[in-house]
Amino acid sequence: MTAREDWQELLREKGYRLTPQRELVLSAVDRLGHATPDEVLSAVREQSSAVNISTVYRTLDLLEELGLVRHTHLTDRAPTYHSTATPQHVHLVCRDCRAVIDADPAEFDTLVARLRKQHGFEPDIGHLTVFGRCADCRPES
Amino acid sequence: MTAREDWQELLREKGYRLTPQRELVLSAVDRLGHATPDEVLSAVREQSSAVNISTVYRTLDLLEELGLVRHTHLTDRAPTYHSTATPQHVHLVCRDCRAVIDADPAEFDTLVARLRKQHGFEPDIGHLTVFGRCADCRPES
DNA sequence: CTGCCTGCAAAATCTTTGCATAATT
DNA sequence: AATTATGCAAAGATTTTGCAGGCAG
Repeated sequence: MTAREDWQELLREKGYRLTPQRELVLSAVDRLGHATPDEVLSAVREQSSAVNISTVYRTLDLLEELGLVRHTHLTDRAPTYHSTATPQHVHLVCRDCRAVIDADPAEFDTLVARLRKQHGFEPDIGHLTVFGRCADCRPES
Repeated sequence: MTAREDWQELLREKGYRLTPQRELVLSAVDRLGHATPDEVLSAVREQSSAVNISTVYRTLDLLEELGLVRHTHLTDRAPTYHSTATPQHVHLVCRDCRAVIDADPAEFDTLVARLRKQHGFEPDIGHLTVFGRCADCRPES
């Protein structure tokens, strides 16, 4: 998917305009990896202090609609956004230490096939977050 | 786990008190299947109109701590609580029609084994929600 | 009785919206 | 010049907290 390269063109095709805010938000998400709207705002403000939080929200929505970013829920509160330029990955979140491990979607292939067959359900693995306990926090077995 | 049968005893063991509000909230969650705090409040109020929303929040937290209910995120906003008395199941949520399909955790055994081996991660399948597209909403294949 | 619980109201978060102004095309 | 996008402030929605009185144990 090359949407990333010509995203500016994609914007215009849909009748949207290219603004500094939109560039800043997208690059902040790229840079941060995983970030809440609030964290994106902070990052953006390091480069341009006058950007408003509501613009960040509106822009994240827009970028998501265009398929340039995605969001998942790594904590109970606050969605976290990440770029679709980085390879798709599943988030494994440790309930204790809050660590986030990125897993290869290929590890979920068997599951995907099964859910498809069993329920006719087409899972969106890119959006998936699995909660649990990481190696460090597991009760020593 | 028979925690469910003697949950009242469990409460006391931990030094908590048995109140009508707590009974009402627990039975509402049992009855509703999946419900947001707000929906739980409505259900509870059908039986006792004076219960307050903050009590519902506090009670759901407590019941979750005791392992009598659990919550997941079926939508972007609002957690939904469900009883642990019903058999564990994974939620498959359709992004289009919002339908919720309950899947058997056994379907995830292979995945669990793999995550354990690959990442030392112990997934909490009971908390899992998989987003995607249900049979009805999939582009006709 | 003692101290946990609850209801109430206010505060705290997080997100969305209306509107006038600024900026893109 | 025509419109979309932004900043600002206020409104919404959801959840949490402080407190005084009520109730379980």
